[in-house]
Amino acid sequence: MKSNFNDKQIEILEVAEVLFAEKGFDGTSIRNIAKVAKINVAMVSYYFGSKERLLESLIVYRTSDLKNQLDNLLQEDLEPIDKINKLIELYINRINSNRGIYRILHFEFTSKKREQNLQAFSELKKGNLKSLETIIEEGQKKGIFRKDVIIPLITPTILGTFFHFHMNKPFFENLLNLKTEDLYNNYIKTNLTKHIQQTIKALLIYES
Amino acid sequence: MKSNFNDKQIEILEVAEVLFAEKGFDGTSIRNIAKVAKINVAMVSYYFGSKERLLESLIVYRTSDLKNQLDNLLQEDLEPIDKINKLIELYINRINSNRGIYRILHFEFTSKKREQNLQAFSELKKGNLKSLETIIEEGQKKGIFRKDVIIPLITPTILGTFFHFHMNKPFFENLLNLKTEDLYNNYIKTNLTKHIQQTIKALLIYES
DNA sequence: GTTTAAATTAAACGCTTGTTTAAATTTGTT
DNA sequence: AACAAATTTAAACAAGCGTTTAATTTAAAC
Repeated sequence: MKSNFNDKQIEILEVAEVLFAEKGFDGTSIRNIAKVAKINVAMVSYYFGSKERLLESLIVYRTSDLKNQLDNLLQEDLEPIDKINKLIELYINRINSNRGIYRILHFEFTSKKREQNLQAFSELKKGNLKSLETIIEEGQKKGIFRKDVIIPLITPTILGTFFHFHMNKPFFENLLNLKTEDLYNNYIKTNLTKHIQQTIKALLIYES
Repeated sequence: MKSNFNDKQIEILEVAEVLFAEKGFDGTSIRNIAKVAKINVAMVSYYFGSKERLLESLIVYRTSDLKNQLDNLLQEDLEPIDKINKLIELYINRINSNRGIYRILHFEFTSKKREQNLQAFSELKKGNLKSLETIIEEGQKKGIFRKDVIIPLITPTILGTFFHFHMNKPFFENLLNLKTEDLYNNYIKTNLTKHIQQTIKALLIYES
């Protein structure tokens, strides 16, 4: 799939991604972006029209292939619980290696200010939920999963756990002695992912 | 406990809380606050020194009594699982009725920009974690809770689930048909709280 | 009622913001 | 080489920013 953006645009988008993630949309100025990207301030307006539309472009640029990944997972020949585990791993991996944009989505698209641009993002979330539903209902039919779980609340538990951990990065770095970026990333890939998988598995299977 | 802020300051703090929560710290101007609070722009500098210190004051103003509530819970005569359930209820209730400040904490204190002011907030989090640890270790000694859970990751699951739900409010309002503010709040108080309690209980008790 | 301190105001400060303009430069096409 | 289109530039724009100033009003103390 070819991108709709040229090299120059992509350069700007990736600088903007880093800065937006670091300092927020409002906390980042176009001059700031221009300086880091070593371009003239006018280039952002020239290529994207406005700062707001730069943000929109960034989201399109980064979220366009998640749906495919999920569809592929759905069609794999796996037990429901393994599909769930893979889905969790996919989510964490993907968000973790695209931290910038997801942090931006998390931050900017929850305030009332930007509800208009919310449409495309909302559709993405609805699709993701549908995929999760399909897997869980499959497990329920097989009698493996309990039936009194509230499916739409499982995504908040998966993503919320990750985000809350990551949003409090300095705190957990200190608490868990994750002195280097590698140690931190490794902790997410192993311990945090396992914790979330363990949590969701227990929730889906445990009978009180 | 008497507050260190006079009536006028509290008035300003509460307006700032609403606006910061709505539009972020950078997205809110002092003139904005002044207009809503019907005061002169200079009053913020007069009473708080600067915009940054207004934020600090706001956090002190809102988080000063959480520690006491937790200590009281610890000393109640309850089974560990009931303490956990009560702790979850306490968290959700408290955060839900102080949405503004927690949204601000969630948003503003995760960026590297404000790591200096992070100290007091970090101490608060460490204290909360200690309380949770005490309860869980009690349950483990009694043989009720499994011992291979990663305790510091439980808070992210509790709070993360709530936050992720609440940060995607428009999405879930639409998905779950929560047309009024009452319906939304009620859903949090009942279904969401129950989901989190059910999740943590399963995680703590389920044996694979 | 006068004096002193606190609270409030309007105005201005210098600086940064997002965006536009119009000129200069580079690139591609014939 | 000459032309046209696309790109890049520096400069300017009006508007908003956080903060300070100095004058004025209000409140408290005597």
